[in-house]
Amino acid sequence: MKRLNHLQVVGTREQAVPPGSTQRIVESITAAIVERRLMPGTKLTEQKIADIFDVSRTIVRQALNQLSREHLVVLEPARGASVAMPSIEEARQVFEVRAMLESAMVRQLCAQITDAHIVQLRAHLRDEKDAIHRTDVSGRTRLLADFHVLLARLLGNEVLARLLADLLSRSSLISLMYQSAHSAVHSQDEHLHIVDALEKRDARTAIRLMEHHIANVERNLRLNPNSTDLADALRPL
Amino acid sequence: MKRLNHLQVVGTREQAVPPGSTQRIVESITAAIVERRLMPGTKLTEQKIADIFDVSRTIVRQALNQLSREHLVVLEPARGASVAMPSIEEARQVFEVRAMLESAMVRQLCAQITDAHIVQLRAHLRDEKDAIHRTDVSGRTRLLADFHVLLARLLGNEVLARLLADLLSRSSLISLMYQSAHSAVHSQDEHLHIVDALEKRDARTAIRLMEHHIANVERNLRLNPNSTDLADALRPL
DNA sequence: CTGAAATAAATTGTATACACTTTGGAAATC
DNA sequence: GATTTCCAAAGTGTATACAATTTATTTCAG
Repeated sequence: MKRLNHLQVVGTREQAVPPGSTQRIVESITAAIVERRLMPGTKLTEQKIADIFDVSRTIVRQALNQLSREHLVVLEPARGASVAMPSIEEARQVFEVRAMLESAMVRQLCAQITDAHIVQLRAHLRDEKDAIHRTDVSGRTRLLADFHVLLARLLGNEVLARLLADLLSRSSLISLMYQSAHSAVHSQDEHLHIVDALEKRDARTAIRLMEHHIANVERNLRLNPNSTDLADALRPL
Repeated sequence: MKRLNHLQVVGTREQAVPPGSTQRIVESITAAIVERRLMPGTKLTEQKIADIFDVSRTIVRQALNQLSREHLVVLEPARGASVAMPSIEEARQVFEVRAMLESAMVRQLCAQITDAHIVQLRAHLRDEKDAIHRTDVSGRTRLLADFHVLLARLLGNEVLARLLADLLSRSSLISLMYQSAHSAVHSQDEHLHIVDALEKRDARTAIRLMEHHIANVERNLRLNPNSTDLADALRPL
């Protein structure tokens, strides 16, 4: 597994987590997956990861357990961990749940959003645009996902925010697995229109735009079961 | 912590999980919490649990980690685990998310529910009624929660079902923590009316009933911040 | 040369050992 | 007598050891 060496590059984005070595590994691997340095299906051997981060397998196992509960890696009994390969059906279900949650979220938000919130959203849109212009791929991916989490935070619902964050990291994995053709520019533009609708407190439009946005992301996945699966299955040979 | 001894009674409901000793412990503790044998705030000492289940602390730690991700126990660094004490604010957020998810779920379901599904739901309602009549408290609690998960399953969305299952075990903890006054009979009756609306494919009514049902459960919590918190805080002294 | 069987290497699952932190209480001080 | 300091018991966090399983390699029969 030569590909695992990419993990060595991982420790770039440092966090304020001095004692939590487990959390550090979770975040490193998460970043590596979302930023496409670890491809779906890659085997994650405990000892190799332990060597890279200079900790014991105990810590690595904790991290892999947590990642499996976030559905980013799969744990097969006695066979170890590997980067998850979400099925097409699972992708469908994730986007369906997102549509349910996020349309309800936007509806609610129209009723209680403040001008200060709008300012926050505008600032976020600016960050997204900057990242896209700088062709900062990893930052771009993160910011486009954070937009949705930010909406949940503005509702003052941390439970919802956590839930959405999970669904969004799964969405990221799905997008890279099925090589989404949905451009970042397009997504960013859709975010902009959603904020416009929120600013006008136009619930009906905001909901429609959000549902279309999520449907667009899903529709642009290259999930042709015949060609894609076959190609993927043959490539390793 | 004499109360921990109640765990010895736990291993009643056996599952088909021969090699998964971790899962066995998770389910035992979950059942103990939901069935009110372990009260919120109870300290869960690793070694004591390990002795009870005759495994090493390694296994217990895995189980406690999983439970903390399900928000049934809280893990304080270097201080160990204890049964979670969800705050009133957290309760509000959980019910808000449930309302979002479940109203969308019921709407969708009206469009695609089959007669076979209705039969399944009627059978479940019968089970609920039976458990209530037999005053089977633990079975009753489980069945009333499973009703909501069953709806998700009928939608064919396992992702949604898992998410809801999590929210429902948190709801159970919240209900027992704030001593819900919402009777099981009342809940069961509301379930019945929801199924009636689903059978008629009356989306508007089904959604309204579901939202009322969830709101009722929340409204009937005894969450008077002054009296309840004080009483709880004083009882151990 | 192909394919099955046996063997060796690598990897995972669980238990145990040990260092460090917290907790409860005794001894000492004010 | 109340408060602080110190010490011992208990408990958690991480590393390591070892058994059990899987995976890779070699050997041998056909």
